[in-house]
Amino acid sequence: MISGKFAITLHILTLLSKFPDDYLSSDFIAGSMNVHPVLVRKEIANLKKNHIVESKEGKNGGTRLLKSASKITLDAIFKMTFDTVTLGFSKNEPNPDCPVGKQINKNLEHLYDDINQTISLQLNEITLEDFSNKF
Amino acid sequence: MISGKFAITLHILTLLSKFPDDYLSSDFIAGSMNVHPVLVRKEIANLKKNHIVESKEGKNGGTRLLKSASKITLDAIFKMTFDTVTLGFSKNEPNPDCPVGKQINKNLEHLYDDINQTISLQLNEITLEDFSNKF
DNA sequence: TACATTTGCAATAAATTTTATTACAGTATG
DNA sequence: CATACTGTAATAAAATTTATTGCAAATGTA
Repeated sequence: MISGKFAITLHILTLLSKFPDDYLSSDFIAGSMNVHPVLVRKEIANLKKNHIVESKEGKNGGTRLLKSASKITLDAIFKMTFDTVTLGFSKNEPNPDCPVGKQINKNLEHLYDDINQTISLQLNEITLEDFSNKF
Repeated sequence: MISGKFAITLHILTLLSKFPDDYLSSDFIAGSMNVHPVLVRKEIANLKKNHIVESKEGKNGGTRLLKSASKITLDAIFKMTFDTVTLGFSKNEPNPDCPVGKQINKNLEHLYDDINQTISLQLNEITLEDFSNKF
């Protein structure tokens, strides 16, 4: 199921890209998106794990980009949020005695894999800089 | 947010395509997917609205395809389930005083529109028959 | 050094969304 | 006319996402 992780992460990064030299606090970022600062810090933790941003603790602390916005693709962000586009699965174990039930999830998975690959190709052509320039 | 509508609908249609001459009951279909019959009937109601299937009430009733599986594309099914692929929006009204907050949803929407168009093109090439033949 | 500000993180609560269940009226079949 | 279905609405339960609270640790500044 798709949560707001991608959107939140992209919002964070867009803000950071607008102030590449400043450390922005999670409170400031959360204020722009009207979301809880703890949620912002959670996504930032994920960005740090991926070496996209760095943060500084303590007074006047915050977070800033580690990489140039022109070097970060939306596909990379997509992959970092661990979101995978699916159109849903049979979540209850389907009936293994039914030829369709037995294989439905495997076949859906193949279909969604193909879709994800296409999306990745598309998102790979768009950099954070491109996106940020729309603002 | 993406629910299981597409997957459920595709499962229903795959089953129907396997028995094109029979009326399958919602109980039978629900049994294959291990899901509640009422949920199946809800999705079937949607399929009927779109003239993809017809049902017969009463004893020995059920549902069957109205169109050949080779004439139904996965894109049509995708569109019928009203699912749109998104990677999430800022669901709380973002801060209108922030240049990023003010425009983020509009820009995400454009991005997702593009993605959906690509997915549609891809799903348009696959028929229910193609999908069904994998089983 | 003491204080204010900020991150980091875990635990819990609230809200939202999805799915299941219940109930019952209506319809065809044998 | 009894049985086996669909159709639909209302409610409940489950799952997921988002918000909140609480506090430790770090850091700049007076």
